[in-house]
Amino acid sequence: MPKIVDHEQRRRELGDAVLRVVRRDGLSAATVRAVAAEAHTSAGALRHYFATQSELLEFAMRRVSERVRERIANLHARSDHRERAVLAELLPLDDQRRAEAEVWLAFVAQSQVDPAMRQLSNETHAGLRSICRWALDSLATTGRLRGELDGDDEVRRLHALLDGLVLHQVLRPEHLNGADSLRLLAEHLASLAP
Amino acid sequence: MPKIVDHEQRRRELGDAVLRVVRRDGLSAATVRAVAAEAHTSAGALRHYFATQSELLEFAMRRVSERVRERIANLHARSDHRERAVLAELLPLDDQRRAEAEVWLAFVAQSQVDPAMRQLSNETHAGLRSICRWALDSLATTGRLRGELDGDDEVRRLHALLDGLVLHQVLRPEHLNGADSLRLLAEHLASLAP
Amino acid sequence: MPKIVDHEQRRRELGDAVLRVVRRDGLSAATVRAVAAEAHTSAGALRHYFATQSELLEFAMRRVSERVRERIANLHARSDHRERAVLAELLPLDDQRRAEAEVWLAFVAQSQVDPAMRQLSNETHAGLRSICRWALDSLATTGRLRGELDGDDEVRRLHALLDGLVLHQVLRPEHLNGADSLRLLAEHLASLAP
Amino acid sequence: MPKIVDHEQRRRELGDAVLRVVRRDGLSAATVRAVAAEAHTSAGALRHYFATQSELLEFAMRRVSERVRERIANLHARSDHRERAVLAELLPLDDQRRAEAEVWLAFVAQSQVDPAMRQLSNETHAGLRSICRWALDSLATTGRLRGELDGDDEVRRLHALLDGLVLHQVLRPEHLNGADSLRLLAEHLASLAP
DNA sequence: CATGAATGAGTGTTCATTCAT
DNA sequence: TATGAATGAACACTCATTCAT
Repeated sequence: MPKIVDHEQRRRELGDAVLRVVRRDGLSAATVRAVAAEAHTSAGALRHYFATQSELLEFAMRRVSERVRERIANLHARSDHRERAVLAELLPLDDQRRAEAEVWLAFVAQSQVDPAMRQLSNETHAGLRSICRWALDSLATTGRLRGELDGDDEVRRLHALLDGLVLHQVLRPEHLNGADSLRLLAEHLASLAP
Repeated sequence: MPKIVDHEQRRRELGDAVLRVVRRDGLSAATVRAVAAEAHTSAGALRHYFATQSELLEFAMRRVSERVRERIANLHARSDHRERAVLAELLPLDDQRRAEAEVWLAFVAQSQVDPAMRQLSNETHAGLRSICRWALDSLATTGRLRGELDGDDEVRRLHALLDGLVLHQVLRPEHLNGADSLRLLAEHLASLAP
Repeated sequence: MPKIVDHEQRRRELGDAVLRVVRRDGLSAATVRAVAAEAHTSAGALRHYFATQSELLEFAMRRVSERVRERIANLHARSDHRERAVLAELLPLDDQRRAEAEVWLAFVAQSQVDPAMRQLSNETHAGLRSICRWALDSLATTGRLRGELDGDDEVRRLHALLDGLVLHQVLRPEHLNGADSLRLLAEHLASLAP
Repeated sequence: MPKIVDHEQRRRELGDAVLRVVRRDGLSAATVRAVAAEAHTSAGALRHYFATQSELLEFAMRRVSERVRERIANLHARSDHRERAVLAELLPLDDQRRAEAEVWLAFVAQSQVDPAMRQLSNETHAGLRSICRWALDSLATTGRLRGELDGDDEVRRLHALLDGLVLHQVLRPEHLNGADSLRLLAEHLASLAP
């Protein structure tokens, strides 16, 4: 059924157009017209793929959310216990992830007042937390985590530190770049070792 | 003599109305009409106090920014070297600070695409960073910081952790409450001790 | 295929609606809503054809300007040296030209403070002047102009007289009607003969 | 009764402020606020002198109209049969008269759709016509007008020429200056001589 | 007299959405 | 599937005017 493929493919392209607009001009600038223009199509044509604007934006945010969660899932799968490398994958170290992080900030702010986005935000949040938990479990299992540390709290601390680093990289890249984040992550993990 | 109204007082009231709307419905819902309704006045009346919407929103964000910076400044002043207590003041532990943190998230997201808000966001960011620096300097001076730690990096780490905690308290208060944040902050500082 | 509408035709219709409103209620009454109502459409629909109000008004004035200049050009073409008949064509002798003259007055007044309209006003002015010049040249060539008259000054005088006649016909049609204007023009030309 | 004097004096000052705004930004820019600002007062204060905006604008136009008619009346009075000099006084040869002419154009255009202004416009029109009539009568009486000329038509022609010259001086001062107008007027009168 | 506060209507413009083609 | 036409509501903002002081 090639048509369905095309249909889904077109939806993804339109979702990507949303993300470009959000990154460039903010979430409030992601009007149907602006997105259509960004995708070099018309507002009417967009209607065939997304009935309403909410559906469009939700789809776009879901794309970001899923991309992040896919990356997390892939990391889980191919990970060979190099915890630091895995966690580093969650930092905005290249253009694509930087773009995702910028969009993530816009969507996360919106999710505070938009129930539909709230759930997606929560799912991403939970995904990140679980990867943090996995990393610390993995360190513990291989004897690289001090025994006296509280597991749950260290998960919370690591998760907060990671999101804080992402946030600061997005907000003030000139004050905290990718190398800084990487180094800080490494130092943090090292500080947990026996 | 015209009707007697405390002009600055009225501006503050209107600014507070903005913050209530932003908290409840998001920054994009902070229209002139909505804010006027929230303040039980008319859109036209609002123009006596703020010439444009930008001016209104900037004033409101500046209120948040200044309130945070005042709190930081006051902490500096009356602090008697209890670094943990000082940093704890930056966490959203009560209703007012929780409200500020929620608004802060909305404004910070908007500051990514709105130059006028960018500067305020940066000032708040710098204020937070400076208080983190002071705390670590204070610990170092009094011998409660391990000598081998890199000062700049620990400032960055503490700052990221703090903003991460604030973010998570705002996003998922049911998963990270004030007590959690306080405890995590204490543990973090303890982990820096010799 | 979308609904079939002759885009340029619709623009002309809307431009005509502008002219009716300007004639009836003045240029300042030519609001987007008023023009839309006059054309039995909505303000939003108007935006499909004119992005801004300025564009709409400029188009409408250009229509008047072009209609006058077309008439001038046609006169040039088909004229067989009957100068008086040619110049008479510039007077508001029928309903359409009377309407144009009324609108012309409104636009000319506005052109004093509106640069966009200034240029159109100037073009019409220059067109009228050139036709006056042609008429006098033609008279001179065929020996019906006294030799001692200064060419440039007679162009200026004829042009001022013509616009003055148009103005007075518009302002006080009960004091100066078409027949009066025609007769005055004829007398003026006769006064230039040897 | 000094208060009444002050009151009338203030009204004149406010009327002059209207004229300055009209000249600079057009009649549609002559809002109550703009006029108040131009007169360095408040919109509310204006209310004490003019109940409505229409009253204010009508007063301002009446000032122009009266000033012109006063000038005409004074010319009548002190005239010693130098018809050309009298008529020349009606041309915008200095800054004040140029300003009046510019404002006159704005008001005349508005008078087409505003009955209150219509009457004033008509009065000025009649005043100008009467001075043209007087000039030609005066020429005739002293034998400087060709007998075969039709009196009424020459009045109409002179009046149209004068208003045409004023209009062109206002619209394109770079194409027709005061000296041009004066010369053309002189030539016109000369052309009427026996 | 004077003025700032306030109102409500109206401005141009943008928007999501519906509809006919 | 696609698209331009059209709508009506909402936007920020301006305005003349009224009112309390």
